[in-house]
Amino acid sequence: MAGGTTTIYDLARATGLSPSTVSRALRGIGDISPGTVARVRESAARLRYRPNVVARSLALRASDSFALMLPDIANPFFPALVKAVQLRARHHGKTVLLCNTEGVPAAEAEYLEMLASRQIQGVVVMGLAITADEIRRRVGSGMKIVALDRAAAGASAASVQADHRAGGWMATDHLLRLGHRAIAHISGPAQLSVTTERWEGYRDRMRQSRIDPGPPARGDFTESSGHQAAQELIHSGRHFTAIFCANDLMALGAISALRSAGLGVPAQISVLGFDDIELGRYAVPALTTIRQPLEDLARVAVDLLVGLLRGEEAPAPKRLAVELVVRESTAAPPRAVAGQAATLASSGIAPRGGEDVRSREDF
Amino acid sequence: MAGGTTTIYDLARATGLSPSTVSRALRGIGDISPGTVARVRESAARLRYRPNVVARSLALRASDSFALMLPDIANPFFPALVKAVQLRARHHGKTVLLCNTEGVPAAEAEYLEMLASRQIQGVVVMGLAITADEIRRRVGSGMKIVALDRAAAGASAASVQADHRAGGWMATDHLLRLGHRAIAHISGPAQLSVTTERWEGYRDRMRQSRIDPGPPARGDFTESSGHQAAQELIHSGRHFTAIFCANDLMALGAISALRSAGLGVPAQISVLGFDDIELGRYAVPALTTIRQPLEDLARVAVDLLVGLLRGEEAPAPKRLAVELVVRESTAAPPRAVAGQAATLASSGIAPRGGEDVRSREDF
DNA sequence: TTGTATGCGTTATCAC
DNA sequence: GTGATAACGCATACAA
Repeated sequence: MAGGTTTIYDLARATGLSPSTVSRALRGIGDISPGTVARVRESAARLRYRPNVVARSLALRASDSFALMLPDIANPFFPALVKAVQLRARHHGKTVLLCNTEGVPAAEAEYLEMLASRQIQGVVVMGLAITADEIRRRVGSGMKIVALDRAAAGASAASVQADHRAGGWMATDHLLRLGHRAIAHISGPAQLSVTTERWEGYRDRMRQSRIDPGPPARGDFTESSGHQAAQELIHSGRHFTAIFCANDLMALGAISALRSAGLGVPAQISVLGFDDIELGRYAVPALTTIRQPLEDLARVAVDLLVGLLRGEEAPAPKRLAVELVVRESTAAPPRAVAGQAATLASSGIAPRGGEDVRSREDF
Repeated sequence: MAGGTTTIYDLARATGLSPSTVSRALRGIGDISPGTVARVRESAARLRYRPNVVARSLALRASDSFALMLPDIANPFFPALVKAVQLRARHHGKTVLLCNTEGVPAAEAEYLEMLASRQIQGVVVMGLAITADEIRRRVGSGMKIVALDRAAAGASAASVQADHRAGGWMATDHLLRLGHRAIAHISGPAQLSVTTERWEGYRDRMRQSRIDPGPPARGDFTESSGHQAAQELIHSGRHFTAIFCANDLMALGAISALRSAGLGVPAQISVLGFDDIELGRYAVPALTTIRQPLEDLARVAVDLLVGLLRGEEAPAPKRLAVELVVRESTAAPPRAVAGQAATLASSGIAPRGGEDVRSREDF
C-alpha cells in the first residue's frame, strides 16, 4: 500500500492471490470460488481498499459519470431538476457533472471539450444554444445525448419533454373558463422550443374561442424580465384581465410589477405560471400554475442516457403529461370595471368577486 | 491515433519527436526549443489532440477538480454560490464536482469515499453535519478542506465566513431604530454555526437595549419552516411587531403566513431576512435583508483551496463584512395598536403610518 | 535540448 | 478457477 492507498496488488499480496483474481472477485464477475470472493472482500474491508476510479476509467476508456448541461442554475426550476437527476444517477451508480452554460455557446463548446477530455460519453442537455448534431460534430459520434425538456434538435438525439403545448392550452383554458377574455402572454426566449410550444398552446386555445391572441410580451425566464414585461404591458394601455406567463419566475415578477402599480392579484388581474416551482406555493398569492413532472422527467432522461451508454438504440421522443395546479393567483375577472381593469386609471380598490372563486377541471 | 483519439504518441510520430518531448512542449515546461514547441502545437491543432485528463490524473495521482459539498441546492442561496464558485474555479483551470448531501451524514460520508476514489483532494464544504476532523479521519490527511460560511469545526481546516454575528446585530439594530421593541427571531438548525452566530448578534443587540430576547422560534432554513414558525408565533399569542428571520427564504415563508393571517407587512409586522437572495428583491414587499458578499466568499474560498492544494499553509479564518439592505418589508411599528399588533384579534385593516417610512443607516 | 524507461491502478486477453 | 501479461495515455527520473 504505497503512499497510504491500498491497491489490488496489496490485496493480492494479502490474500496470496493474483491481482487479476482480486479484480474479478471484487467485481463479482467471471468464475471465482465463493471462498476466494469472501477472502478478498474481507481483506479489502480490513485494508480499507478503495477502487481507483481514475485508473478504471483509463483502462476502460470510459467514465462512470455523465454531464448535465443547463443554462442557468439560478432559475429555481433547475436546482430541483439537478437534485432529481443526481438522485436517479446514483441509482445507476453514476455521478453527474454539472455544467452551467449561462446560455453562451462558447461556454457550451468549452464544456464539451472538457467532457471529451474526461472520457465522459453521456450528457443530458437542457435549453442549449447548439444542437445535438453540432455537439456530435465537435466531439465525435461517441457522445450520447439526451435532450431534456427541449426539442431534439438533430434527428439522432433521444429526448424527453413535458407536454408544453398541452400546458399552454390548459393554462389558457383555465383562464377562459374563469371568464377572462383579454389574456396576455409573457413568453420566454424566442429560440427555445418550450417557448414556442407554450405559446402555441395558448394561441390555439385562444383561437378556439375566436379570440385574437395578439403578440406575446417577451421575457427571458428571469424574475426581472417578468417584472419588466408586466410593466410594459401595463403602460402599453393594452387591455387585459389575466396574464399567462411562460414560467413561474416571470409570473412572480409580473405579480410584483402589478402590485407595485396598485393592481390586485387576482382581484383585478389573474396571473398564471408554468413549472410549479416550490416558491410558487408560498408566494402571496399562491401561484396557479402548470406543473411539470420533475421527477419523472429526470428519471426518464437518466434512464434513457444509461440505455444509450449501454449501446441501446435511441427510442422515439417521449412526452410526459403536465397538470394544472389551481391556487390563488387566478380568479374570475372583476365584474364592474371589466373593460379596463388593467389600465393605470383603474388602480383603486378592486371590486370583490374574484377572490373566492375556485375553478375545477370539469371537462 | 488509435480508435479515433489522438495521443501524444501520435504527435510524437507526426513530429518525429519523442512522447516526453511532446508532453513537455504541450505544457510549456522544461527546456524545449521554441521551434519544437511550435511544431508540436501545430500538429496538435491539426490532429485535434485533446489531452486525456484521466490519464494525467492517474500519472499525477491527483485530479484537476475539487468538490463543493452543500446541504441543499434547492435553497436559492446555494445556486448563486455554486455559480460563483464555478466561475472562480474556471479561473484556476479547475472544475467543480457538486455534492448535494441533503444534510444527511451518510450521504456526506458516501460522497467523501467517492472523492477519494477519484483522486480529488480538495473540497469546499458548507453547512455539513460532520466536522473537518472527521473528514480527515475518513479519507486521510491528504484531503484539503475549506469551510465556507461555517465555523471550521476542527482546528486544521481553512475557512471563510461572512460576519454573521455582525449581521444579526445590524438587523436587530435596524428594527430597534425603527421603533420596534418586541422583535421575534426565527432561527435555523441548532447545530449550525451560522444559526448560533446570527442569533447571538440578535441577542447582544437586544440586551444592549435591555430587552429580553426570549427563545428563538426554530426553523430549518426552508420557506415552509419559516411559514410554520411564523404561524406558531402568531398562535402563541406572544407579542411582537417585527420578526428577524435567520434567512431570506424563511422570511418569505413568514411573510406568507402573516398575510394569510391578515397581518400586513410591514404595516403591522416588519420582517427582516438574511442572505439577500435574488428573489427577495422582487418579492412583495421587497425584502429588507442582510447581504452576504457571495462573490467574495466564493472567490476567497476557491483561492484558499487552490493554495492548500499547492501545499501552502492554512491561513487564519477569514471574515467578510455583511451589509444591511433596506427595502420594503420593514417599517416603524404601528402606532395605535402597538400593544397587540400581532395577535389574531387585531387582524383587521392596519393603521397607516409604517408604509412610507424609510429608514437609513445613520450611525 | 531531447530521448528512454518506468510507473500510475485497473481491466481484459489470453493461457494454464 | 486462477495467473501472467499487455494495454490505457500521460508524466517524470534519468540518461544522452
